Amino acid sequence: MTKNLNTTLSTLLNTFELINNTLKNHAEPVLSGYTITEMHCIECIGKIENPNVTKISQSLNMTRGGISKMLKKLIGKGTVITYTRDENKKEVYYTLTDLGQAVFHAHEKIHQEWNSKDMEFFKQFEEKEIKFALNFIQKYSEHLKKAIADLKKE
Amino acid sequence: MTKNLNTTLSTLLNTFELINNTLKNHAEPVLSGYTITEMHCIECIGKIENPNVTKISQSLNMTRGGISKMLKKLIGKGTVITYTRDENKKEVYYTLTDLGQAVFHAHEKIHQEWNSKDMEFFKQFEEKEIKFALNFIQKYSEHLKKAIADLKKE
DNA sequence: AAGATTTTGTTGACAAGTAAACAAAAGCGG
DNA sequence: CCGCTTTTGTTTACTTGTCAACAAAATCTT
Repeated sequence: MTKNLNTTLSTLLNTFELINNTLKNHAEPVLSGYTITEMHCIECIGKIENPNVTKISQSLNMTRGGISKMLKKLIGKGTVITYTRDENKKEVYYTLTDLGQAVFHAHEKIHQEWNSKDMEFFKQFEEKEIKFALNFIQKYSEHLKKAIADLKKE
Repeated sequence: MTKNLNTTLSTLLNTFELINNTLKNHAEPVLSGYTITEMHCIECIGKIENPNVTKISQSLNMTRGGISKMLKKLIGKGTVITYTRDENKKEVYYTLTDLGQAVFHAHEKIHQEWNSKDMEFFKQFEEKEIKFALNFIQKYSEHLKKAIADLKKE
């Protein structure tokens, strides 16, 4: 029983990995021209307040160097532009251009489509069941995060 | 409610991504010298019958080219060796050396440690609940795989 | 058996991201 | 205010893995 549980969880993990890889390599079909990471970056800039390289890198779990390079490309594509604030002459902030906004919303739309596909799937369960699953997954997620944090300490 | 569900699932997905990245970059702490992908490859060779580049690449969702290069490295490290069979002069098969076997078992051990950590976590739930979660996650995993397959077709 | 097609493994050019070193600016303690 | 430390962003060298082209072997068709 417990063995089955681990197998199942590992199946799910593999599925997620497959999804990540698929999205990473095939890019968003609707929004060709942007990689999945660039999309995440655009999403980040659209949602975070005064986003800079450091904040974005933390949010996407990437290095500052990696973000720095990506943003350079996005500037080249005309998706984002930089701005500064008088309070700080060192930090560089980013904001979406009109094109960036368009990409952002197109991405949101894709998200919603995925969500509605998921909703279709969830219909087979009762409200109470979904509530339980929600709680279970949330807790398991926290458990994993703790385990990973412990791993990093070692 | 449904909104919460999607948020929760996306949290889980992010956690898995975090785990993958963490493992990929920090490698297995116990088995330094091998990346997580190399470990998967070793695991694969230890479990599959007559493993060759093609089979391994399918199992790890990677390209043949990538596997080919990785195996070259593993040969260099003395972890695996090749063999052929009279039936087929084209295919090249791989097997673990004694060192490879040692790495394989060390990895298995790490797996078990993770599992026992998980078991500790699962104790808070009842048998019936776990059974339901098992079924839910399994079904959701299948649902996602289908969605990804559809995406690839487009 | 011979020719055409597919499968298999390898390679080179490329893309994405890391780690580490660095300069400039900001923050802090006396 | 001045020196020391930290933060921030960039760049360089490197690693990992993809894609696409290729040769050799295997398989299929007739």
